[in-house]
Amino acid sequence: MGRQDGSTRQVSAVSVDSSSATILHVDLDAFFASVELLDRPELADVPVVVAGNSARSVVTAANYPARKFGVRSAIPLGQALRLCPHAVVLEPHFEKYRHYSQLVMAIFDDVTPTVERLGIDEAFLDVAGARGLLGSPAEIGELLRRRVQAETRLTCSVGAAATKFVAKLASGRAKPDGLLVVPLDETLSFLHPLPVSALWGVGAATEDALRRRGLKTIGDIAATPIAQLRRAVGEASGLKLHELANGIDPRAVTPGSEEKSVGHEVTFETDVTDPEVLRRELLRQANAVAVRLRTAGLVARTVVLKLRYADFTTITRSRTLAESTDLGRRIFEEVRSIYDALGEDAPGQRDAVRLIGVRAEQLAPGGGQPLALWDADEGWRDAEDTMDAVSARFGRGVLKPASLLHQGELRGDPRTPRPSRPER
DNA sequence: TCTGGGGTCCTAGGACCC
DNA sequence: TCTGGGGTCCTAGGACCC
Repeated sequence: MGRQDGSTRQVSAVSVDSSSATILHVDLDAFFASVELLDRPELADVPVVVAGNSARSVVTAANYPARKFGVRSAIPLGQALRLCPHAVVLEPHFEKYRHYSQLVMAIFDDVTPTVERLGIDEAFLDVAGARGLLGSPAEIGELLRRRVQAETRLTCSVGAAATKFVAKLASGRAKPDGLLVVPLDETLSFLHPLPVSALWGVGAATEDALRRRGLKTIGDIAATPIAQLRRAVGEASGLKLHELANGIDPRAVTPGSEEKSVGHEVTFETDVTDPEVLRRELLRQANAVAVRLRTAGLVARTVVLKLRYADFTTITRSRTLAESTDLGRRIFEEVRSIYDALGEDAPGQRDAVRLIGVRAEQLAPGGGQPLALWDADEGWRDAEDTMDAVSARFGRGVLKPASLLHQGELRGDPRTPRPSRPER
């Protein structure tokens, strides 16, 4: 989602020589809010905020009329409503967003095989190889924008440049509903006046550290010796910042990449002190993580417990297993034992938990073949622990590979075919 | 009406090995 | 026998991004 306001001008760039700008960054405009507005066109010119309805919700997305009031993603909903009391608040529908994301990504895939997704609503495209067939990068960018609009009624913005980083900045500058080309020989004049916060990897903390040393613009960074930057922000970031500020960004557009971790976490509406409630939530999350591992055909070797207390201090405790697992029962055992052992090094903080989460790391392909269980009441479901499930249901159980269940291939009663039960 | 949920990457210290 | 240095794994925390 774009974080810029709506005041930037649209740029007609097809007249510019874009032959050197073969990397496109495409970013849907105010994505979640725009999808919601497809069903509520009467709200198009009204401030709209997408947020959950919990007291602790934050803004997930805001349309451009709402941004004029200073409403931004990730601010607390209460704060958003103080800034803009008449904003309409809509609840998110992530299934719909995934659907529209797939439609848009399919358009990208249609134009070039070299598409790198960035979350749900952005992608990089390397169009160097598509130039002969489809025209200049700027023409391809306009083609993409036309197709996205025609096929989804959503608008997007496109940046074209010689590198990923500059292409991403360019799409941000083009928002909303625009296209901006930064030819190779204009890269530095484009970059150098921008604030350091525009650099990838510079958030509030790094911006502070740089500002304290008098570094305010990307041009300032470009002119600072690497050793000095490293002292300010660390070994790796120092080098990275210096390169980006000088227009150097050798990263290629790489389609697909393996997941490194899988996790779930939840912030309670009110802080929880009852250990039983926490254990139940851990069990639920451990199972959810395990189902995702099995669906992806992965096993995990490290499990992480995350806790955030009422005062917002956050701790993580991890354990590396002797043998990788994709079983919820095993993950639960481990996080529960970590949780039970916590008292010793965090005395007095055991009460009032605000957030609890489970994550699985050190993922590798593999895993056994877990089974799906036919349950007379619930239909096909994941048989987490096959032996227990079978013995508990002996005589009634019907087993199939659970991968079929996860892929949605199992339907109905295996003995007396009938429509599957309605989803709850 | 204080601060979501999904992630990635980096740093730093200690253990351990050579 | 008072003490090096490189490499890797593990753990905890934090910054950052969408």
